[in-house]
Amino acid sequence: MNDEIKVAIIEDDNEIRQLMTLIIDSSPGFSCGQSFSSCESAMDDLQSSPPHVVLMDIDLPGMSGIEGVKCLKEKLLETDCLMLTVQDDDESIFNSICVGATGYLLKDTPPTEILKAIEEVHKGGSPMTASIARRIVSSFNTQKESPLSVREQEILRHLCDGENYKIIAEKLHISGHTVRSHFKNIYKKLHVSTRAEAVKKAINDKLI
Amino acid sequence: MNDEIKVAIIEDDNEIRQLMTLIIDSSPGFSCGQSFSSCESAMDDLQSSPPHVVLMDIDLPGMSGIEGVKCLKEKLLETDCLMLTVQDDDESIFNSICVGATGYLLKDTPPTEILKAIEEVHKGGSPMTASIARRIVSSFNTQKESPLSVREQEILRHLCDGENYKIIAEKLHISGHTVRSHFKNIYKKLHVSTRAEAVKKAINDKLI
DNA sequence: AGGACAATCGCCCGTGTGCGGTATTTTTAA
DNA sequence: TTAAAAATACCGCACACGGGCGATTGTCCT
Repeated sequence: MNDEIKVAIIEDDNEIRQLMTLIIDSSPGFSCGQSFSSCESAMDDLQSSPPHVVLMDIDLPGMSGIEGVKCLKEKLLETDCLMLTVQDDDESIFNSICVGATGYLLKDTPPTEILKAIEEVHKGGSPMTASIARRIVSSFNTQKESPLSVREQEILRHLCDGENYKIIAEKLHISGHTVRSHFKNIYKKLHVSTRAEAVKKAINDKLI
Repeated sequence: MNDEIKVAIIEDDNEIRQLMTLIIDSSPGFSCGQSFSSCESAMDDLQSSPPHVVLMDIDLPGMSGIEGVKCLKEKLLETDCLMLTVQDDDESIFNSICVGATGYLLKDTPPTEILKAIEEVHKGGSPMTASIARRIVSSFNTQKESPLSVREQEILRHLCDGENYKIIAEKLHISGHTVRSHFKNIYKKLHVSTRAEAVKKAINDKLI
């Protein structure tokens, strides 16, 4: 059987693309059968012969690498996309992983590290640089103290479940009037005026 | 000056705790000045003498490691918390990073890897095992096609902003009745019956 | 040619909701 | 200890909302 990891590369810089192709092909366990200078030119080929891993640049002529990943993942669920780019802004990073990229490397990564990353992504990991990992992890950290009291947060949780005054009142063993009062205070504190806005704010600010 | 990384460990298993303390202390560049068998017993000490990195178990007597991280980060913003645990369920992982953990290792990680992780977390990274990295990255991936039509998604976005029928109708140049029809269809497709639930579902399922 | 679905518009009905107040008790903080 | 905030409770009003049911015009797929 063939254990080689089939890699494809999409990169508009001829030098880099050819160099990476060479490095991959000359490394045991890897083969780079497909290389393209744009997403548009890659789509058909990749779909008819899916690689295991796609190395994707972001700044490309025509369709961006991020759009490219999005298109690709709609067709090839099994193929892992590993971004390899100079862009290290939050927007590029988060957009990439949101559309389905499973790893994110910067172009200053040494070739041996890139090969290791290809292997890792193929084994089910998500290789990325240390600072990018930190930024992703930090995006989960929501250690902001809520402006709401404990009771109000409790009410808010029920509010988010779409329960009406009566139901909430019954569940919390208080009167509907009280629930309404809490709602008013919550609205004031969150600077909103409807349930929908309150839910949105609650979820986005991770108050629940 | 002293470049040593000051490490603290909170771990209820005496053997593991002593072993890790020994390993850390005997490694150049590291020192383990503080070790505790519970979060409660650690808090005062850690606050009066903050370490650079805390190795935190999750399954502890009394306060869990996750609660421990939460408490700790409220006081010590600068201290990095690195989870070291047997728990590899999604809930433990995501709760940990949500309360402020910056790394997540499993207990079968070899000691040399743990030391490397301590170093990495101290340098601003977020070390974790490959499969955990993948799970975190995957949680961003929202490549599910919406059951809603384009128009309905547009309506939904306005719905999430808490706009009422009239406002939405005006903005989209359609009648309020039409907006209501769309609402009904959206509710049916999302299996909800109120705006609040619709907003919640929309955000959680990243339909907007 | 026919079915499925999207987008548009319409009506009735009951009630949940938001907004304006006021007020008491308990808990927390200064 | 005293003031502030939180939690509790109540009233009335206008209308926005959700449920039910129906209709017309397109498009798309088969």
